[in-house]
Amino acid sequence: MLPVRVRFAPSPTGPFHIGGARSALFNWLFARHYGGTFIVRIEDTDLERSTRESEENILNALRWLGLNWDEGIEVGGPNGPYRQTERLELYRRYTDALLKSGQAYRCYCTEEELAAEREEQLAKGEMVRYMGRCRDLSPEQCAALEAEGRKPVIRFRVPEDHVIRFNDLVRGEVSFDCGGIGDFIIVKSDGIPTYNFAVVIDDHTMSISHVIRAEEHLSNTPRQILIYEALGWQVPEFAHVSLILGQDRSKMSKRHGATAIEQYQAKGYLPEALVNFLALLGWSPGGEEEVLPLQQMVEQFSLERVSKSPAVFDLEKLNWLNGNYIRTSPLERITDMAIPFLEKAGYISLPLTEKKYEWVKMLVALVRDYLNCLEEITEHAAVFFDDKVAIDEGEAREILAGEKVPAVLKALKTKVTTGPALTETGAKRMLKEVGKELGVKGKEIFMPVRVALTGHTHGPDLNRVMAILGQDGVVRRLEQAIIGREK
RNA sequence: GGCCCAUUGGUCAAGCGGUCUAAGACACCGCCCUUUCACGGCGGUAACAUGGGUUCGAAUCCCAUAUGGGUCACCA
Repeated sequence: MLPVRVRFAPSPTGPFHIGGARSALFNWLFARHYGGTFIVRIEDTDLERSTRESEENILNALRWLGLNWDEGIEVGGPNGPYRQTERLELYRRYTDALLKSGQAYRCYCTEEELAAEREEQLAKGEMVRYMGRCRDLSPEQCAALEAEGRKPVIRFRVPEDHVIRFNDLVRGEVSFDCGGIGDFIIVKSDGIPTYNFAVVIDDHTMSISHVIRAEEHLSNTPRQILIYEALGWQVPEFAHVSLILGQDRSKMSKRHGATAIEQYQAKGYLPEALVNFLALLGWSPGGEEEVLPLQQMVEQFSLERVSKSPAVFDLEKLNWLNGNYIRTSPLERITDMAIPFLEKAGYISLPLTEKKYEWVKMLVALVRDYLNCLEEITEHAAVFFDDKVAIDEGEAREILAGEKVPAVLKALKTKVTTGPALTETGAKRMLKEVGKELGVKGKEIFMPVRVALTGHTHGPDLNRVMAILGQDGVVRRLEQAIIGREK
């Protein structure tokens, strides 16, 4: 078997999409599984829409996800440059060769003429394709057209009566009839090659062994194979991965919600959770365990286990996975990730003192069970940053209106005021003593205290809540509740 | 519309002719844990698109139909 060389070749025309990330991931997993090479190349032949900014975004997202590449843009390698607009000279060579051999020709049709042809075909229900008007122009005709000021495009002469077959590594045997493919453009009138042409030259000159990409490229494959054949090159293996769909089962796009990787990053999703989720979308591990560290995915990955049918993006499952990683990752890491969100909410200001950091860590440890993503920490932490407690409507107010409540709160306030700095065990002890002294049992003491301190009837462990609030915080909130009662 | 691809529970999916009275995960429901909630544990509801073949036997193979998707650019 040839050495495995795969590539991810995004066009830098917008934010880095979920679908692109999955393609990159599958290529990466494939390369790592077989000890091959993972290459990143930039396909920026669309001069209008390509920007360096989105190229940067994509590369950053790739790095954030942990998908490092061995060769390509920024890291270099023997087959560079890795940006298509920097390889124009190379494409020109092959264009000339095809022109010389008659496998390509110049076409002078205007966009208007092409559009008219297209509409006619569409109206007749035929396959839309170029009918070959300029196929057999003589040099004299070309010169005349050019004298008119028409700038030609270069089209590939598609052989008639030819069927392209290939064995797709995920879809199996696929075939296309060339009769349905018109002579397609390989070089635009501005001299820039089109995707279908450049991709073949790049993949070949970079010795790509397997082209793993999204299914939307399936119908481009016969065109590309035609070019490989015309140039006498060996055709690589293809693997077309099915698309990611939105809830309505159409190709996932912005209207389905967050589709850019950086949006998930900004909401506080962990890269490994996203990677794990993306891997599960269209691929299934052999065993029953679905929460998999990267290394295990590398070991288990194979194209044979990649699904042929499209997958609906399920945010609930991503949330579950991410929550899972939030709960099981080292506390310090989660704390560090949570800090920017707390800062942005105005709850803390940086830099943190050692003591304050430890305090934030306690807080994070307390609320992380509740989180789908780090962004949500602000809503769960809010109650610790404002001594003016807003009491929930309904049940919470009823609880606070209980007959024994003032006595309980006052007794606790006294205990906390006179006691040492609050700790989890200290709080627990005080609560117990208050209960004993007043002859009040369980719920009647815990619930009013919880409501007085947090405003809610539900929430994390009360002892730890008290420890985090600290002596002052607890006292202020108890006072406030007592005053509220007396009014 | 032409061409291409797909079709197992609400979602992701295992299954590659008998071991399928069809796994697992998310979601949902119930129970347990917890003087709350969440986490966690245990259990439950829920699926082979339809119709024809092939075969002793089909979720698995073939053909239609239906449904969904992709693609038909001087975009990639």
